[in-house]
Amino acid sequence: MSNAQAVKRSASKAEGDERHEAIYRAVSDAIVEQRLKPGARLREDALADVFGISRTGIRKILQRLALEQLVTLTPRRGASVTRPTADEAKDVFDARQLIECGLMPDVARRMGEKEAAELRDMAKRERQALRNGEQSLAIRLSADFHVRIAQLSGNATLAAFVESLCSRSSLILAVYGHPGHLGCESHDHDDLVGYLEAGNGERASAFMSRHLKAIEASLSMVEEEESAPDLHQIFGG
Amino acid sequence: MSNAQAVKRSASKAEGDERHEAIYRAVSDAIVEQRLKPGARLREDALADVFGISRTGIRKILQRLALEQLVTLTPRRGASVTRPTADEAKDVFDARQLIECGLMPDVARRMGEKEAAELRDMAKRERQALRNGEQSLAIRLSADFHVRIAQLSGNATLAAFVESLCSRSSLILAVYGHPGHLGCESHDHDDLVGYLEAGNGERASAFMSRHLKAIEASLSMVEEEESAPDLHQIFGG
DNA sequence: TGATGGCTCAATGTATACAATAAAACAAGC
DNA sequence: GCTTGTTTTATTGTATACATTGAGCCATCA
Repeated sequence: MSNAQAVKRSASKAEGDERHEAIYRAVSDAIVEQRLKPGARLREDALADVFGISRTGIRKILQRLALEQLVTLTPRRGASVTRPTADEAKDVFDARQLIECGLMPDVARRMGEKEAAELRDMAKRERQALRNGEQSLAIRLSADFHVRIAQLSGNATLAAFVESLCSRSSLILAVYGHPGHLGCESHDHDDLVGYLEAGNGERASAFMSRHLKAIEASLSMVEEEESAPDLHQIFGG
Repeated sequence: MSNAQAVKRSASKAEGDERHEAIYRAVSDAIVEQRLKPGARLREDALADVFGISRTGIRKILQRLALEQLVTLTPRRGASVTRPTADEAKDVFDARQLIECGLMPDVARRMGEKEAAELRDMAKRERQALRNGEQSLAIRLSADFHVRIAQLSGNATLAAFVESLCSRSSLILAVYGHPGHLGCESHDHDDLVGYLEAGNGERASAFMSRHLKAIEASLSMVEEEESAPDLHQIFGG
């Protein structure tokens, strides 16, 4: 069942680089799909065991994930899946507003039939996943949809930013989202493709803005305070 | 003269983390200030010698720089300072247009006397550096100015993006810029602070747009083809 | 019974040793 | 004399061993 086995097997012939890349994506996907929940500890030994490489390679991967803010590296304490704060959540969604909406005119200009069909297919698979209760898959397809659109802008740098922001958004949804309630059968993504295919960048931008605002508004932004130590912080500070 | 010595000395008492951070900044600064030119090879042994730590730490730092696109990591060939392509240059400046201009309204709203004074001081030091012929210092101060403004927006995520983009811009200027001709005594930065302090986000945004366009327009976008192998590529492709 | 002190253990930080590979130097042949 | 094949060397890739440190546990004492 675990795809770690698949990675391990295919690694025997693959070059080291692809192996590392595969492991990186396995961990990254597990985080984005919320199979690894925020706060989960990622021990180097354990990961090294699971994937069949030494801690050296694992550390490299953890550092990369840390730079993308998907895992938090606490000195001498190791790695854990990042638990985004409310402030970070706001930053991420504000950044998505600015970048993704700003990209819409470019995307609309470069959108062709083939691209529109690909996007519609992604949106369709996302809806199917939601209907089938495959939440992990739906989360990942939703993120992929946004990333793919950003890539169609032709700006690889901004697309990479969007990819990072979408990954972090999944984490945010895991912490602050209502379980089961995400996007929920909405046809937002289909509508968006329509505006883009019509070459209407302005309208697509406005729609994307509403779309992102709707997602953000569906979150319940209550920072769960830590279990006990508030007294220490109050008097210590 | 070399600040590597300073890093090495101060490291004896500092904790490992700060040491690594200092080394990272030393290398990063050297790249941004164009003391390490695009294409320069960065051998692990050599860096390990210079900074007095083992290759393990150096590799960590190089990987971080690679994710920021400041160095390029070629498998089995090692690290070298990234030589941006013309396409990448366009992406970077387009991204700066979108993000930095989009940030202006927020910055204008949050700008106070203290912040304005700080920015004016940075702009002043930049002009002085230019007048004194201290090109390296001027480049770095100019990048710092843009980064500081982005930080004033209050969005740490977008500020980090801008920081990365500004570093890459320095690299782009090193490759495609006319030597000696950068910003050149212009008072753009001072003017920008004026608009921001007046709370005029719209005007600041338009001005930033022109400012960035001017920088980009000053570049000569000629991709120097590689020394010999064009024949092979022509017939091989 | 609860808290504090020391002790043990587990997990990370760092360096180094070894293996693999690509570049370079050199030699041989056309 | 230039090209091509081989050997050598230099440099990176990987794993592992050792040092360091934070956390959990237990015993002791109030």
